[in-house]
Amino acid sequence: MYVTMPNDQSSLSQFSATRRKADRKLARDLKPGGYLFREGDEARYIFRVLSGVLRLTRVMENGRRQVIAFGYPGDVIGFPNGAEHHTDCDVLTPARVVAYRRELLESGAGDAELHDELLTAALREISSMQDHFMMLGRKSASEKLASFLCVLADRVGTPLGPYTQIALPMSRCDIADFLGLTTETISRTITQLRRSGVIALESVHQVIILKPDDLLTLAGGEED
Amino acid sequence: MYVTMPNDQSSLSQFSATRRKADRKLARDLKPGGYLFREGDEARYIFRVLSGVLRLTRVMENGRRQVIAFGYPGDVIGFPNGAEHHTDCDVLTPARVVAYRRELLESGAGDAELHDELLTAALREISSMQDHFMMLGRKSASEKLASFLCVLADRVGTPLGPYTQIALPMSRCDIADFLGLTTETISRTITQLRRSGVIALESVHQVIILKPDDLLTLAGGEED
DNA sequence: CTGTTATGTATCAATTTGTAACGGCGCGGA
DNA sequence: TCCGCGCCGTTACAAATTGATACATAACAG
Repeated sequence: MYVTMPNDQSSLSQFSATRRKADRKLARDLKPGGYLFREGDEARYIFRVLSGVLRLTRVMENGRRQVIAFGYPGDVIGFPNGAEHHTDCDVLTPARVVAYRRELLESGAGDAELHDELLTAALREISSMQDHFMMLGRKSASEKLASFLCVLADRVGTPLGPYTQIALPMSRCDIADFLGLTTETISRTITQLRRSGVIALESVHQVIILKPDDLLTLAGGEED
Repeated sequence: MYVTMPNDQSSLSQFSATRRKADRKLARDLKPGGYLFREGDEARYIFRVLSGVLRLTRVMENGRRQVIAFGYPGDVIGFPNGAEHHTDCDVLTPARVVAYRRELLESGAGDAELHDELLTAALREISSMQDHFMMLGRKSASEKLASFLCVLADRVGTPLGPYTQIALPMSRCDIADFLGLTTETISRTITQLRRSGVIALESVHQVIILKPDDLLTLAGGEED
């Protein structure tokens, strides 16, 4: 059974209260194992995650897969480039999203506030993707995993302290494909972190941070 | 001496003719070795490259560097997220850019057409960064380099045929930091491509494609 | 309960990196 | 002008990291 992320609403503060209220009626519920869109689907909507976790992936013809991002509450997913989606968006946990017509981003379509929120989300997306470049290109396996855990904690709004718990709704393979590693390396590295007492596993999908400072150190510095 | 990219105007077609004419008066000339902005600078403008090549980098506190992107004619650089730039933008070749106030993207500020062009550029940027994720996370050194050459050729509008020449205005180190490799690996891989007769070097910064089909094969498939 | 999938572990192989050395080229100063 | 210096690029070899393979174990669904 999937574990629900704590503090699912933490990142929604960037959206106005009236927006959140209006969205509630338009919200769409998604089941784990389902999907929001697939590569090649017509990109008619942009989605905002209200709760739950989604996964955005791209697959090469030879089968190699790259997880582009995980969609957490507050994230906006499905920015269009051309007529079709170029990624798959799958549902990892029970989730709820709001769908906005792409015209709301492209022309405003009468709702200036929402237009602005979607635009800001797109710019934030660019910035966070730049962070991820550093992760993929210039960090070792252990740095990647440590960074990943830190980013996840930050993303769900959980302060990094001793005994902080972090849910991992995604599989080891998802983590590997997100970090540009193999599942074996993920396993190995998690074991290293466990043996060195930096983390413990409550369950396979629930990590306990034992030494937050060590984890941050292992994560390697951010941009200077 | 830097080599000028062929077909510098190739990608400008996505911007309207009237725009290009208006921009000419606002254009700013840049010298190699100079820069457009640095991390921490206030992000007041968004830039569009008219000619020349720029380099967008992010540096970690431990000195590790990631080249986020190379800015070629038609590219838009400096999308803001928050008040400050989070990257350095340096000038690789004599270049010309136009600066737009960030309000033009954020509110339109009266110019709907430009607003739309900048927004489209942002969405295109997200998509191309997703491509690059695949490159960084799931391709081998030789695949990365082959892909890089193909993308460069495509970017400047040069069709990939026998004896096609591609200018490399950036250093080996820049290429390495872009692809998540080391300069030595870049050198070694270029040598491999040369020895196998796929490419030749007109000069250090000028590649000749001898076997375009082999290069495309080596580049590995795109997303399926 | 049982077949199936996911995860962990160990071993070995492959790729990539690190280190060092060398040559070439441009630049500035003597 | 010539020389020396430093940066860039290349190469060879050793070392480290990561990947591949195989298998055991655990979790899960029917």
